[in-house]
Amino acid sequence: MGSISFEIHDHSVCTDKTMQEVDAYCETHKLQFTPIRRKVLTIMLEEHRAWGAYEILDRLRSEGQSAQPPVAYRALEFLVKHRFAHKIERLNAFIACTHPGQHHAPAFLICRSCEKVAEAHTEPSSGELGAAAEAIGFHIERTVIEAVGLCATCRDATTQ
Amino acid sequence: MGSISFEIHDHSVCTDKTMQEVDAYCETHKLQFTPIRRKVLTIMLEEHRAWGAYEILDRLRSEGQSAQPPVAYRALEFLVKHRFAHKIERLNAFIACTHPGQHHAPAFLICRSCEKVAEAHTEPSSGELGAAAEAIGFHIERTVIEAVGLCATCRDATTQ
DNA sequence: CCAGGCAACGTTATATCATTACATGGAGCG
DNA sequence: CGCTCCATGTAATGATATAACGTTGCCTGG
Ligand SMILES: [Zn+2]
Ligand SMILES: [Zn+2]
Ligand SMILES: [Zn+2]
Ligand SMILES: [Zn+2]
Repeated sequence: MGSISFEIHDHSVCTDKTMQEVDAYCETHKLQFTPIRRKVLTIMLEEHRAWGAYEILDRLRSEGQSAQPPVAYRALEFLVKHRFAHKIERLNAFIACTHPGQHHAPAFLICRSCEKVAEAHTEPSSGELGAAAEAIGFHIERTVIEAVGLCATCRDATTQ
Repeated sequence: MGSISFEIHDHSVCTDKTMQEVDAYCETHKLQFTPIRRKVLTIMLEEHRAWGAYEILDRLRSEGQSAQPPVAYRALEFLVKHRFAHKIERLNAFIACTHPGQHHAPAFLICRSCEKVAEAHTEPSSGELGAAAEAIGFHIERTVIEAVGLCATCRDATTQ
């Protein structure tokens, strides 16, 4: 559960833990966690929110990295493919995964006010969507589950 | 439930029923169901699939309608706003609603082979997403629930 | 050593999706 | 009529994403 995303917390723990897990996963699976890929993930780990590809690109540039669009998109493709990051379809943007390497079906809670995003997990075959699919023999391969709304903090702020 | 989307059926019934319901809804709610809006919905009703804005635009042009991008996007904005159509975020494309006017939270089953799309309904507050939201006091305003996979017909075709 | 294969990266150009901004026109109304 | 409102026409631009092709660096079989 990603409730931590909306709360004040020691975020360096999130960052360090993720990088360690990704490092270990790449070691185990013989994946090349190259400097560019590492840099992109590091940028995305700065905050629990979704990052546009061109926003990442700007960051790469500002850090001296040569950066045409494919540079960012290729790094993101790698990160998404191996589940170190996810694409938020609603936002056309990308977010670092909070459970890197684990094969999972993520669901997201997106606060439209503070823009923070929490990652939860689902069991695609269960629930209403799974039931609807089963009823008609539809085979689910990938799910997009995203909720937009207000986090507790932002809701409290607006109702006062 | 939208299982009918993947089956052979008398599709003129879908089209006629939808147009009647939209007509009635607009009458009741004093909405202007203008020729362009009607034309766009008619195009989308041709098939149970998602249509790109520029695809609709091309169709409008081929039918003699002047058509710059805002023409299509404005009609789509109207249709989506009043729940006569939905946007499929995964595809950056739009689909005619099968329950026009009813206030509902749609979910979609998208066949990656035949590209047909079925619309099901969910109760956002229920299920895993609703539980995750409730657990952290997140207030859901809108949900994006989409599944990509293979419909029964396409799956049967590939396993033979 | 060195040729060949391969994966990542550099770079240009282009494709695809969406919006801003401003002008025009017609319906309703005092 | 003069006004407002809403829909539409149109040009320009912005935002997101990919195609295509060349280069580099590493590994490996010969
Ligand atoms: Zn954190
Ligand atoms: Zn918030
Ligand atoms: Zn039909
Ligand atoms: Zn199919």
